[in-house]
Amino acid sequence: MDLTHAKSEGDLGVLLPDSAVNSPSFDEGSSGGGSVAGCGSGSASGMGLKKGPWTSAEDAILVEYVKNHGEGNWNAVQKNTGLARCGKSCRLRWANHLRPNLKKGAFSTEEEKLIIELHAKLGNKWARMAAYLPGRTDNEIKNYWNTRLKRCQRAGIPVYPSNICYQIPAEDQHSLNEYSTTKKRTRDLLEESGFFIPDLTPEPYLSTQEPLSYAANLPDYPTGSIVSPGYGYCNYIYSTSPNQVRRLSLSESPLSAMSEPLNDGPAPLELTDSPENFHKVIEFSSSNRNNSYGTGSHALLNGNNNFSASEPISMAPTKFELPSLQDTETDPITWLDRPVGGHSPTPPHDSLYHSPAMTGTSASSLHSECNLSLQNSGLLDALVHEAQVRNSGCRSGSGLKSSGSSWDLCPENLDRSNEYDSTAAVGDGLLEDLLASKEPDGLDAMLIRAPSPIQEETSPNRETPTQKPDTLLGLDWFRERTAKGKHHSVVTEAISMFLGENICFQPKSVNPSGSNYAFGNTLGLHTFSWNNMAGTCQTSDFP
DNA sequence: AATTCGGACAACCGCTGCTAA
DNA sequence: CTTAGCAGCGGTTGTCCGAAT
Repeated sequence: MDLTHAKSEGDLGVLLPDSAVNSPSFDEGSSGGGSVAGCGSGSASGMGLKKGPWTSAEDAILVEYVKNHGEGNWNAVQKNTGLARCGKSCRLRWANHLRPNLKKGAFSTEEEKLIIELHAKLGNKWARMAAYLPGRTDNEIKNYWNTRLKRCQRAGIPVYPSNICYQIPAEDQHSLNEYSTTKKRTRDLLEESGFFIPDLTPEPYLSTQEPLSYAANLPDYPTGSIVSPGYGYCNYIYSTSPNQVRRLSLSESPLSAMSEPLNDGPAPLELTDSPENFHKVIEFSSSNRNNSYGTGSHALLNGNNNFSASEPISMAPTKFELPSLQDTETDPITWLDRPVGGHSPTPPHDSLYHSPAMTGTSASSLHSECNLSLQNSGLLDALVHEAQVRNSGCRSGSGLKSSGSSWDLCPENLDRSNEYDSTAAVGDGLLEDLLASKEPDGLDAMLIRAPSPIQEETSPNRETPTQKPDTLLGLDWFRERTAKGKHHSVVTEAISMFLGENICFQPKSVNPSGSNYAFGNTLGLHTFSWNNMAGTCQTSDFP
């Protein structure tokens, strides 16, 4: 139980503050700016507080205190018990090691799967993930994930199997349900906060049949993962973490995001801001198709890409309105509970976050949103969409599983919102039907009716490249060239390089109905299951 | 046997959000 | 409304240990 290092275990002399002060592990407050163990800056109680591993005696003191006073008010621990630990440290120790019902030991296979599932859904929201794993702490999960990440990086494989989300075993579903009822649902929290949480692809998440496309479901988009060697193309390109949404919602103008990079990061698509780099991405993607690993991870950046998931994505796509599928705050279980067509009663604060299927919006406002959205969102949505549209005619039954939600913002299409409500409808076959219809223009008609500004000012001919959503891209690189009067074919050309011709679409059905439209497939990335996910979840499989 | 390397784990640190004064 | 304190979260670092070389 007590995981304190043996070295510390024997060091009971530090139990009492007096002796503890003499311990070399004490923070004298002289280094690191005087803040003790990250505890309250300038706190008087921080003087002479101990750092480092906890001893069993310290644990006993803390346990006794919590037993008598309950959790919380951690700063009072030091005052009341003389324990030379700051409240922060006490809380951490309690939460991670001392509180009852903690499950120790290695993660079970089911837990591992669940973690991956949850990470795919929630990103680096360790605490949230921990809520779904009884007896596990956020720290444990975080450590596990980081270790796994490193392992995958070393092995040159993606951290996600493309279909993990629809392979959650029944017991995990039960677990999810169980926990979702014990906590205030994050969805509710978000909605109360004014976030619109679209009802998107609930089924795929837990269904054993429907794939969940990371393309639109994954929360944080790691810029680096676009080109992270060895991890395949990151096939989800949206940024919808709550923080990001908040940040985005503060943007003054939707267009501002297009004209300048958000935050301090690189310019939008900086990593692929040239045809050469686009091509590299494709090569990278293509090369990774062959190893049966579909996708990269938005978490990969946590590794060696100097990316912090907590940082807002610097790419213009932060303006993506993809609300949703990723819906990072949504309790996965609630997806199952929510009927198709259910909508948040709370109006969104920012139309940018509107779901395409939002109801209760006037046609005019929808149209406005449509234009707005098309103007300002979906840089990569557009890319993806472009690829999907391009390939819709030749590969019925592939692509467009989940990312449609961000595109179909046009009134004409919204008219169908009742049936096409959210991407749940996608999973129900609407898009499949469209694709199966083999109407060359089916997707175009459905998804991109509303002209982008550039479209309007150029040719109305749908057959021209200018009609493509690439006009939404907003890449500096694109802008430069378009501003210089170059034809939009340049843009399309880049898209071709990015998504295009050298990708061989190979629809690969996973579910019996053959409707695996995961975005990975859209990009020609193979689907693979846990069974063929070599070593990504089983340590023993790794070299 | 010694060294190296990677995994696992624990803890620290900085930041953010909430809340009460 | 402002501000300080607190709790919590996520990123990072440090340490230990076992396996491999």
